[in-house]
Amino acid sequence: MTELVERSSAEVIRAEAAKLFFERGYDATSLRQVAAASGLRVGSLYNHIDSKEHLLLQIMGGIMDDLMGSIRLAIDFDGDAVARLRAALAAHLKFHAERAQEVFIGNAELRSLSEQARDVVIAKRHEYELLLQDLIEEAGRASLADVVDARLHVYSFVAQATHIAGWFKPGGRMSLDEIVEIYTRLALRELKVPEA
Amino acid sequence: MTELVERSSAEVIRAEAAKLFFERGYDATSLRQVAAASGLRVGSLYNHIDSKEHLLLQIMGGIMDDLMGSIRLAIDFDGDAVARLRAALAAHLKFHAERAQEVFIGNAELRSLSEQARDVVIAKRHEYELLLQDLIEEAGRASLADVVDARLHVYSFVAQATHIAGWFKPGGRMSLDEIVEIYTRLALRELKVPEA
DNA sequence: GTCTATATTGCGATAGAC
DNA sequence: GTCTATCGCAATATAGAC
Repeated sequence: MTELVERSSAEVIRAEAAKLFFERGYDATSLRQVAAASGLRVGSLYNHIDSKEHLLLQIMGGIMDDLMGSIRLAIDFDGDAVARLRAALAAHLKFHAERAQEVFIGNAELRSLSEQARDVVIAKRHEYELLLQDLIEEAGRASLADVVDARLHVYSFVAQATHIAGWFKPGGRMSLDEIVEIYTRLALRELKVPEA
Repeated sequence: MTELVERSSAEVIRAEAAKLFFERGYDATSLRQVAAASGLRVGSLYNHIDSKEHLLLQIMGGIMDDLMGSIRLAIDFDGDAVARLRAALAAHLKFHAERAQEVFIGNAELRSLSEQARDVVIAKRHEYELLLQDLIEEAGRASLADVVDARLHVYSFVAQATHIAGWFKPGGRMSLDEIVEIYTRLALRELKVPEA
């Protein structure tokens, strides 16, 4: 059964803007193009957004909130440190691939935000990285992982997922599940966690 | 002894433009700003560049050529596959950190190029990735490495170096050499190469 | 090579009618 | 909420004097 869900204008605008920002970049995208893609004229946009920059901030803040929620959910079970880390990595990688466009914007367009708006996004990002770092350190303390430097391990995991967001497209050489499986293995190898 | 080397206007313009493109993005940087940073007025720029886009292409093409040259040089010695891979990784990581700004531009501003200019850069990038891939496969054939998927290993190495280019600044928590050493170790762990 | 001046275009944002 | 019209500004690129 197909449900027809009415999306609010604000939702449509955010989705179309994200698509355009991904394809052409924030600065290279005009609000006239966003309006056209949303079935509106440029003047009407301002009934739904405060400014072009605020629109970008909503997109970037939203994706970080969703990412954080997705990982928190994934690790919310009883299990040892490695089991939870493995679950976090899988969710982390899957999220970055599935929502590649918004993730890419979140990384490429940080410079396009004013300093205060950028600080909001960076704070969310830092919170997320600490969550991963805790899992790594926990695995290290339990002697389940050989931690070289927790912070750099986090960076490595973030780097891999971010990179995937730049090239992943459904229907490629590998399925999403295969990619997630392989990258999770590589990540755990970096920690010298014995393969299952 | 300090040598005063006269740089050509074209060189100054490229260097200043790279700095500005890194800080603010290509689209957000005006040629007036590039001119001012180069000690010129905007009209005079056109005695040295064809167009703003061509200036970007020169920067992006140049960094790829330099990267390729640097890695070719690093692996040009007699040694087994792992020794050469290790040398390639160290050069790869060091280059990305030392020339972080241009590397960052090379990744963030691909979208800002026209399709034909983009193809030029992508071809160079592909050639570079094949070079790394060959080293990995060679190590695998020699049973010196446990290769999961050569292409994804390359992506993983590229991802790590690219990510470093986004945050590395001299004078941070770790020296460049320490960072290179750790990341090289992590990379070789992904291939299950025994640590030296 | 440098400069000033300008042509042309498109931008974000707003005003005000409906 | 939608629209049309427009303001004020800044962009790339060019022309032509020196």
